[in-house]
Parts: sequence; C-alpha cells; structure tokens
Amino acid sequence: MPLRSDWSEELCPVRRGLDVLGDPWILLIMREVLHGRNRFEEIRDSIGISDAVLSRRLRLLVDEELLRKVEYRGDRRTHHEYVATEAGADLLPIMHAVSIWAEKHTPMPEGGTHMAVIHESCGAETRSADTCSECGDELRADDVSWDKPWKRARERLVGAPTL
Amino acid sequence: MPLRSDWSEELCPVRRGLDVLGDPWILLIMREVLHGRNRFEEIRDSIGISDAVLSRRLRLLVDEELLRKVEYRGDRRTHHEYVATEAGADLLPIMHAVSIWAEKHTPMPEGGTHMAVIHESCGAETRSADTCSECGDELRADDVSWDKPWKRARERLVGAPTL
DNA sequence: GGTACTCACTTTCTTCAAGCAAGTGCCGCA
DNA sequence: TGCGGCACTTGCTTGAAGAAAGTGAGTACC
Repeated sequence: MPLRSDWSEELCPVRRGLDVLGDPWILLIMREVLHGRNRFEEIRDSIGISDAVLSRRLRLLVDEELLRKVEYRGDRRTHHEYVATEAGADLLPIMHAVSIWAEKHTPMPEGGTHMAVIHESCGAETRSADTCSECGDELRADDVSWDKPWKRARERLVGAPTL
Repeated sequence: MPLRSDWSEELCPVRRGLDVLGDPWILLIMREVLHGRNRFEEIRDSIGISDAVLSRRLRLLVDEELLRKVEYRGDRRTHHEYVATEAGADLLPIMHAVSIWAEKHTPMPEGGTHMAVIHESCGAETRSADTCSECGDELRADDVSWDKPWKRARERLVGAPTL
C-alpha cells in the first residue's frame, strides 16, 4: 500500500490486514458496495468522500482485489460499477465486529438507535460478528441485512458475485 | 478525533467505530497492551512506531478511554504504564476478524505460518472472531492466547483490569 | 555535588495525503 | 453543435507521518 509504510510482507496477519484495512475509508466504501451502491457517484454521495480520495481508494481496492471494476449497461449508456470479490465480501465480520464494539463503547448520538444485523435465513438478529448467534450458521454477506431504524431502512447486503 | 473529519456523532455505528479504529496504529498498540507490553518503550520497540506518533496515539486512546495511564512501581523507580479498559479489551473480536481475513486473503510472506488463536478454557483453536468455535463460549481477552510459530511464542492476552 | 543514564516524551524538518474546488474528457441526447 | 451527466484528474492549502534530535524528570554512581 503506497499510502503509508508497507506492511504487506509482515509475518503477523493482524498487521498484514491493517495494511489494507487501516484506513477509515476502505471499510466504508466496501460497505456501500455490499449494500448495492456500486457506482462512483453513489458511493461518493452516500459516504461523503471527496472525488480525489474515492478515486484513489477505488484504484487501490481493485489492485488489492477486494473490488472488480465492470462495465454495466444502464438505462441509456454504459456505466462502470464496482463489485465485491470474495475477499471483499469476507470483510463482513470485520464490519460487524466494529459495529458491535461501537454500539457498546461509543456514546449514542442524538437521534441514534440500535442497528440490528439480521440473519435472513433464520430471521433472527445476530449479536456475533461471523456466526449467527441464533442458529449458529456462518454469516454470509448475501444472507444478512442491516436494520437501521434512524433511516427507517432495512438494507440487504448483496455479497460477492461470481468471479 | 482530531486527526481527520470527526465521525463521533455519526448515527451509523460502523462509522462511529471507524472514527477511533480507522487508523493503522490504534489496533496494533491495543494488541501490544493486551499482550502485556504496557510501557511506552515496549510498545514503541515492538511495533516500530515513531515516538511522536506513539505519544499522540496514547493520548488519544486515554482520552477515548480505551486505555488508562497508571503509575507502576518498577525495580527501582516509578514508571508509567498503559492498561486496557473494558472498551479496550473488547477490541479483541475485531483483531481476530482482521487476522482471520488477512490469513485468508493476503499472501503469506516468506517464512510466515498460520497464527492460531487458542481459547485457553477449552484448549482448542477457534476460527470465529468472538465465540469459541469449539465450545461456543464467548471469547474474552484474558482467556485467549495467540500462537505465533514464526516467533516460537505463545502469547497470552491479559485483558482488561479492574476499573 | 556533578555527571551520566534511562524513560517518556516534545520539537523540528521534510515529505506526502486529505480535503476542497475547479477543470478535463468522454459519452449520449436534443 | 451545444449541453449535461459521469468519472475522474489537477492544483492548492493544511496538517499528519516519519526520522532525528532535543528536553526534562528521576535515579545511580563517584
């Protein structure tokens, strides 16, 4: 990763992981993509990132093979969109772990409420990052949705496409 | 957090979490502290961070109440040390999730080997971030150790002290 | 009492990314 | 042919990273 000291050769997996993930934007971008917001403008507008930074991050994520850039036939013209690879979809437990931690240990702001992570297969809310705390199944991005009451929205994750 | 745009008031918990954790050093520092390396020099030497950056991060972590700074009577003089709060110890599942992801999706460098996370209560290796995949118990920092064969070391985590 | 040493920082300096605004180039349409 | 939308790229200013050197408090030795 060119943005900082290169940790991609570190023996410790935590450190290798942070080489990619130790940046505030990476997980947010990946989350948007997993939520089906796949186009440059959609991502930019939903997370409030500057054009320049988003462009650089997307290139990095494609290089690191967390995203793939594909052409996509829109209403009237060809667009580009970014879709998650398996490596990208596997970030889901990290997002869950972060959100579980933050709900427990950061002050809930005005107007905030609990965000529930729903395991669609069994319909229950899970409180574990990577396995459903109800049925015990492994959580997969395409089988999970996030209930965000402050948005009155229940967003379905879309997971990794076929490679 | 003064290092970047302030996300501490965000409604989305992932974003609030990244306000603190979206920095490559934070998790590394917390990991060292949980491994019993509590003094400034120990942390600096084990992760290779510059004095200036470590100093700033430690202040931030104390402000955010992930660490507490305490006096400690050493061999012959009083030292300062940093100990994890409960919020700090609860970062463990995030570290696990990052390491599981990295072992699966980043190339293992020369000389690297699998790092096993051992749930000491049952003695088994776990492959889940927050619950033991063998016995199903919740993983706690003081009940987990990390087996790092490239160091020939099995390091016990020490968890959060009494507040 | 003076010097040396350790520890935990702080300061200084250069380089490089963030964030903002403006500009560019390529469709596809009227 | 001009226009607007999209996906960037460029330029500018501010500020953090990283490296090295300096500071100051506490302790030990002579």
